[in-house]
Amino acid sequence: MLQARRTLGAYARPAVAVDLVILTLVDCALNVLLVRRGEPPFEGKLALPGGFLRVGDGVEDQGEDLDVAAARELEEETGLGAEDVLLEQFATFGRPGRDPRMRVLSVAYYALVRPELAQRVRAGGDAAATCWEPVAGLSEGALAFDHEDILRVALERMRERLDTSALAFSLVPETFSIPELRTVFSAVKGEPQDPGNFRRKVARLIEDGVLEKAPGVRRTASKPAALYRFRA
Amino acid sequence: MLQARRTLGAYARPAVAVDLVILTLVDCALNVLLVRRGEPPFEGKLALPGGFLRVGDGVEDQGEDLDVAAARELEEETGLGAEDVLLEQFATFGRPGRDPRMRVLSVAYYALVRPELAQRVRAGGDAAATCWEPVAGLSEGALAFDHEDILRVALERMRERLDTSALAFSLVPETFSIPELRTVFSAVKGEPQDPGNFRRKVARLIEDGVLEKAPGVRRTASKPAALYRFRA
DNA sequence: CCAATAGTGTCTGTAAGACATTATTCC
DNA sequence: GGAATAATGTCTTACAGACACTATTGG
Repeated sequence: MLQARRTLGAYARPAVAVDLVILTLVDCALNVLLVRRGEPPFEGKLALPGGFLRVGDGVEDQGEDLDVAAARELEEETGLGAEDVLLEQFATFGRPGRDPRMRVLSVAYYALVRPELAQRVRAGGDAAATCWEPVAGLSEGALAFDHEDILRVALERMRERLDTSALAFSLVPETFSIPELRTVFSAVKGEPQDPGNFRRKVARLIEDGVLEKAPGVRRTASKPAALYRFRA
Repeated sequence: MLQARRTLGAYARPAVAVDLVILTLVDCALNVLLVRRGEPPFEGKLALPGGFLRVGDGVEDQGEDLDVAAARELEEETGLGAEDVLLEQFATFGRPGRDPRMRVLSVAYYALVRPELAQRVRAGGDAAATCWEPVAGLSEGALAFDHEDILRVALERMRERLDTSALAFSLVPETFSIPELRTVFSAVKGEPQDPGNFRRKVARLIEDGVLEKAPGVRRTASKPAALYRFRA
């Protein structure tokens, strides 16, 4: 109590960043948006996009919300608005020494981008150093700071939530075929999904009204597939 | 990039607190450890225990890790060490205005305390204003700041993880009966669990080697129950 | 003995996994 | 026609929920 009063302004404060694990599907593989660092520390290494939280100067203006900061960073890096992208906070990283310059906390979000929007990203990004990289192809030590940890935890959380949330529908086009949705599950879980069994699972979602049929078909190299849409 | 350099020291930083949702089982009901505030803001209201993260002054000393801060707060409030308690970060709260004095981010942890340890808490706590309160009995607006949100999110996360993690074993004694474990599930899920079906679920854990039989029995008002122990 | 509850057994519906089969398109 | 794959069907096993029943203790 008393300690709280002393602490109020006296103690040092950490810098707080918001970092994004922006994911999409490219050729049936999970890709993450990375930025090539142009300055120390970790100059030349790849890093997750992110930036510092804007904090106001006083009582009247306390600055921006965490979710707003995440949406702002997303827009700056990709040109995409939060209405098109699933953006969810999943953990906060604060190990001392994770940034050699100073104490930095990173509030981490994952952002799931539909494949058709992902193509536009390069144009929208402010940095020419921005690129999509396959998650599976990242070698140990390729990322700056503790960003490998952040990426790993993001994927763990997504795997936990894949079957119990609407997360997967944010990685397919607005209208999608069942095989397309299956590639999302295969990519996130890291193992192929049986076509027949997966279809049955989705069929239950349709019966329950979670999905509905959409007009048109998806043309591929073989038999076209019917399209569906996520409801509400 | 350039912006990052400018941000490095120039922008205002938020204060960062670590708040704890410390839970235990009292009479088959989930209870949370709360502190009566003795000063504004929210004077007289109940609040989650917590404190500010210790941040070093420079590059050499960057201060304590988030998990260490959580463990330190736990020890200060309860006298319990982190080795006896399941302590997990679950979310970070940072809405502007959540603390009227200044911008404060709260990194939130839940801490699950075995019932037999919970009894010792009053002695260990540094504040006489510390008390266990039944979660279900908390009326709207009883908690300070946004601590009702924090508590709600903690319970949501725990419900998600109850069936897929070892979380429940941290809310029973080291050796426990199946009915005792059942009360944990009932309390967290908020609905009674069928004794027969629950027993079958636990029987599978025993077959799989997750649990093992422990010596002795738990004596109650009726037929005594066999005891089990969590392995590894 | 009686109340209470630990512990067992049964039945049903649902879902997952493995896998075979048919149907429809592109080339 | 043939390759590819969408779409359907079958069989088995596992698990959840509802519920009846038996066993063993304290009072």
